[in-house]
Amino acid sequence: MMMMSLSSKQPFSAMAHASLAEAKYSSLHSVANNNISTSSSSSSSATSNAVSSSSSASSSSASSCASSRHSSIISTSSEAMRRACLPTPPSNIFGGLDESLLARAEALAAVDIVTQSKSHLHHHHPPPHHSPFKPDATYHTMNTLPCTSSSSSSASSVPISHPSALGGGGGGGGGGGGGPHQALEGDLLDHITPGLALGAMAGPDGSVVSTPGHPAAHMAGMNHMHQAALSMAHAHGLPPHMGMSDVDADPRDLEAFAERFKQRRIKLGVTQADVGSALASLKIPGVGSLSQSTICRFESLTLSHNNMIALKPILQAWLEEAEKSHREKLSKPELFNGAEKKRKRTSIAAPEKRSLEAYFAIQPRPSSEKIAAIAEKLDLKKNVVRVWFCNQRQKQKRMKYSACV
DNA sequence: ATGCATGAGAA
DNA sequence: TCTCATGCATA
Repeated sequence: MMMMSLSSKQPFSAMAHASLAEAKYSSLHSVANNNISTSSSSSSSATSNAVSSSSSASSSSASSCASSRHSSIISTSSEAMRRACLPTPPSNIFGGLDESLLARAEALAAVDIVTQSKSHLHHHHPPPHHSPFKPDATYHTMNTLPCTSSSSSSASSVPISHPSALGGGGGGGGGGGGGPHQALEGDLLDHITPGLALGAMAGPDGSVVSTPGHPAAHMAGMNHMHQAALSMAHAHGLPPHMGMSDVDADPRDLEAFAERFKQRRIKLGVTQADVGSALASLKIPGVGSLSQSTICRFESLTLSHNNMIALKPILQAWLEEAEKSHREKLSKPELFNGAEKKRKRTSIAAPEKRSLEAYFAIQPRPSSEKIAAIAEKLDLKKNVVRVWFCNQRQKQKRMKYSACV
């Protein structure tokens, strides 16, 4: 059918001032989602959500990190700032010698592994499945099947004309990566071993089990709020003092809001998934539904600062509506229905993961060739390795942010 | 709650 | 090709 498919989402873009963009929203939004996507029902399993722990970073004083606020304003610099914020790893070396470095990284990883295994006495293989040698088991159904997924691509694209504002921080690939790092091998090694641990955010947990049976099957990519949209987005509830030029929100406020949001949501007996799908019912221009993941990340402050700012007004609007209807005892009809399409998640085994972490510590932004080399050594698909690095970078940024907060 | 993935947009 | 927002699948 026409094109509606999915995309629906670009959330907030225009709300505030953007005159240009208006058109788009109207077309997109919620409607699209529901229809095509196969959808889902949101099931709701209250369990998981409600329980959750308090994750997030709370506490901490804001001041120290510059990174937290700059976001909207200066896109370019942001990356730099972020970096500044963190204890940057030693850096590079990879320059041209992959081999030696790779070898080192591997060696490190290997050592690590050994150590671990000894300590644990051979106790390590978490997943029932993985084979030690070939961790990579990716089979994306989606890829295989043309049908379902197709939609998102073209359709989804939003007609937005975004102004540009935030661009991405890093300035694209090159930007940040460019700088030549120097090599300190000795140092590196030292840092690496201990330093890599990323687990910062991960909590112990494990307790809750919810199986969301949710159906969701929307196609991937429906909702993105693209950067531009984001920036404008929060114009919504903004602070009295600034217009749209710079929007920044106090991390403290975000944190407080996230916490409050979570508590009130739980009180309403609504799951994160429910919140996400209910957003579409708000009919806010440009705003469609969001996933449980995103709601979860919002509550735990594990989204980027910009993203948090953009989402806040929307979630706030939902919360108000929800509490209002709750009072009235009205229920909102939110439905989706689901269909299926399954994508299989690649699972990178612990040993390979350690190696990747070691490589990452040395060079967070390996070139294509290096990625290929790493992929080959670890016997993983190149794309898997590439994506892993991308995700790792994102994770680091988030960690930095939350740390700053 | 988090890992791996997709896709738009920007370099 | 990267970043960023977001999602599906899963632990």
